[in-house]
Amino acid sequence: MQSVFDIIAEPNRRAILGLLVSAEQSVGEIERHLRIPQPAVSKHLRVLRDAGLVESTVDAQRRLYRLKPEPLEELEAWLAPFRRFWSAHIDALERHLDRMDRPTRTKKKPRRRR
Amino acid sequence: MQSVFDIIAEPNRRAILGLLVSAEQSVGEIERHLRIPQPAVSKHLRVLRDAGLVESTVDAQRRLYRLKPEPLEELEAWLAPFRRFWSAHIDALERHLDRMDRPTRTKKKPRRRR
DNA sequence: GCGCCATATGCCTTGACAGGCATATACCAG
DNA sequence: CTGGTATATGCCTGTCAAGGCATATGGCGC
Repeated sequence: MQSVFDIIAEPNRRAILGLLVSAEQSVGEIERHLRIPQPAVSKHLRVLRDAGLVESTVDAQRRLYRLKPEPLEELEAWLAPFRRFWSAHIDALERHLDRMDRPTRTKKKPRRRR
Repeated sequence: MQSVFDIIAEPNRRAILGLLVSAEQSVGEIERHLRIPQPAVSKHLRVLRDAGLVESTVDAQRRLYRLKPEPLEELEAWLAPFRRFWSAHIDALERHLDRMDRPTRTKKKPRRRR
């Protein structure tokens, strides 16, 4: 359970991240929204925190979790080379591949993002 | 093992897909490039094919596998909502969230529920 | 036909991990 | 302090998938 790919393979964890996109949430709120038993929520949050995908601040007895999506950039980066395949015409993808599956070797210069 | 998230959780499968980005490959070529035992390669390719991520054509005794990245769009779509977070300033992410994530949120007031 | 090459599949073992449940910790109000 | 609330953790169990290995399938050349 190291890579972000393993982390987001779990549907409940994806749901939690999805919830946190709009706003930070307490454990109880997550529990109620997703109808996941509280220990399970805490465990998933533990995994997400260890992976740096969320962080928590203390609010009385509650812990408020918020998104820290930087690790998802690894996913973004991995996905990038594939994006050019469907970016144009998805329906024509197959014949497109048949036709030119490897003459257009465009430069692989990694985009520097800021 | 249905969702594309599970499929790409496996490092060898990601490597295979990465190989196929540049050109179609036979099983043997994949085996040699990635140094994965042949049965393992075939099994991963089976999973990828069932998920619609690759397709194969017959070339004599060989099977040439090529990429069919449409299912990765699901990944792309899931990732989209998070992209806005890091697209601007990752370093300023935290204060950004602090500022506008939740206007209605009570700061330290212990909310009694029910 | 026979052997050879390339790929697929079946069986088995092992390890990881999610879920359930009980319990621990921590904090608050009175 | 007491009781109640919020969250975390530990243990156990079932499941499921990856890896290893042997073997099956199928096309090729002779």
